[in-house]
Amino acid sequence: MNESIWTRQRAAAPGRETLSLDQIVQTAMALLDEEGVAGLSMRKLAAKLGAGATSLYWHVPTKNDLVDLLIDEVWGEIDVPQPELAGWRAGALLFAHSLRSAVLRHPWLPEVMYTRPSVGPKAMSLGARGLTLFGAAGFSGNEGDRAMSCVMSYVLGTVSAEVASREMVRKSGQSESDWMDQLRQETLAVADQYPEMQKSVHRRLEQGFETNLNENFAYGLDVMLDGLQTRIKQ
Amino acid sequence: MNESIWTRQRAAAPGRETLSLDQIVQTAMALLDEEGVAGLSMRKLAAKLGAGATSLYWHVPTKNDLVDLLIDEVWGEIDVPQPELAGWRAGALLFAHSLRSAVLRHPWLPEVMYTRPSVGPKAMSLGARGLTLFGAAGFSGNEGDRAMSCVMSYVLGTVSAEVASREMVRKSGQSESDWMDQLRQETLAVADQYPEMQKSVHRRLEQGFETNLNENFAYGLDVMLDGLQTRIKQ
DNA sequence: CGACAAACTCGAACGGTGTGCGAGTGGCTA
DNA sequence: TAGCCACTCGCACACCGTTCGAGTTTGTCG
Repeated sequence: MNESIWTRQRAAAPGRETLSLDQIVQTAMALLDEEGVAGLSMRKLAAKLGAGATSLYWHVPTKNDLVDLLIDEVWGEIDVPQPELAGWRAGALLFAHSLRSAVLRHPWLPEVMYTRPSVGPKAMSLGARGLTLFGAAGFSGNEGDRAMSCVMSYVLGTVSAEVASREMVRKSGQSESDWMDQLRQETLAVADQYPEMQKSVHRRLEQGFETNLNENFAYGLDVMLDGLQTRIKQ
Repeated sequence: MNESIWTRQRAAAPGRETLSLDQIVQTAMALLDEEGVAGLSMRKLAAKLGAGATSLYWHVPTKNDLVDLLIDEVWGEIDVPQPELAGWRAGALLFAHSLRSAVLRHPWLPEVMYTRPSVGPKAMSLGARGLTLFGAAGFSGNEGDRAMSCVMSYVLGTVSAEVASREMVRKSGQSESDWMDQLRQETLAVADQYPEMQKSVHRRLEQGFETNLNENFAYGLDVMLDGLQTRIKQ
């Protein structure tokens, strides 16, 4: 197996001032957070660093590898409380909310997450801390893997959809309420033969954008944790 | 509001044989299923249709709109049983499995799904049928929306990750077991300070690729449905 | 029949993309 | 002073989505 992005190390920089991988990752993160996936190009990134585009390729083999680094960076932002500090359920709740807010901070994640494997060191650390938490709750071995992975899948699934709808209104350049008015009309135009959907859209609009997203997330999370609770063997 | 992809209709074709939207959608779907998102370009698609690249633009305003059409097509493939035929739980199970296998048939979905809003007619129909199912189970109004959406989020989250790992091995060109051997080594190289993760990876490898994915999916789905069951008001 | 509009097709071109190549440059060590 | 290594970067290639405007076929109306 060749050196991978995770293990490779370039020799220490000499006296001269040069680009560094850290610097590249940090700037790319900023660019991505501001402009989204479409806004990250090697040329733009290099320009923001005051460098030539192809200079980046000395530090990073490929744009995809750079993205892998950025994804791993996000995994590093996520809290998993130690089980002694909160109960397992409070811990899982905290973990889930931390995961959600990390994704909301980096809304480009869902777009790339499912394209690349997550085997970086920070993903590993996250996994280990998660397994410890669920392990302490009584999920051991396979059960621990499954318990953690179903919570993560739920959170990532929900928040990916959440990000999509948030990005929708952001890109429209309208206010939330203007955009929701427009959505209502568009939906009704398509869904006029589905009264169920009309009512559903109407309900969501009545509740308010933010409230609906929050409660939606909390509801499913609670459901999942309830389901897990009954599976704990004392 | 302008005519959208969903509502626009071009006048009927004259006697001459021409490209049709149906034909385009169908061919694009095949291309996407075979080669993934990266393999779908307007030029390639046109070539496969024996047409000039820019001819497509008479039928479709933009590549993004074409993708919207394709996504909606997938939503149309999903079964939601009528509640009278199975109980709600069997119905939800069937719905979830149907959703999973549709995504597995179209593994490019997760990559694009979260980029575009899903407001096409087939998405609407799916939503309506889902709400009927969960409605019959006793989830009405807001509860129905939430119940359905948390099941969908779980399924899409899980299966998106599943697709990512399946694509990984497919692209590596190795057999599943060869690839898993390699994964083990890579993981261990990164995770040597996380014994929890080492054991977890080891467990997953022991179980076999397919089995692990299936059981993982089933486990979380069962957890979620258990949690929902306790919320049904009689 | 001829004229005209509508329904399509499509080649050329624009401004972008990721990246390979090979020449160049600065600093350290011997 | 010579030479090597770390690093930068302009050029070029093969793609991409999309615009433009000119071209061709068809049906319709006078």
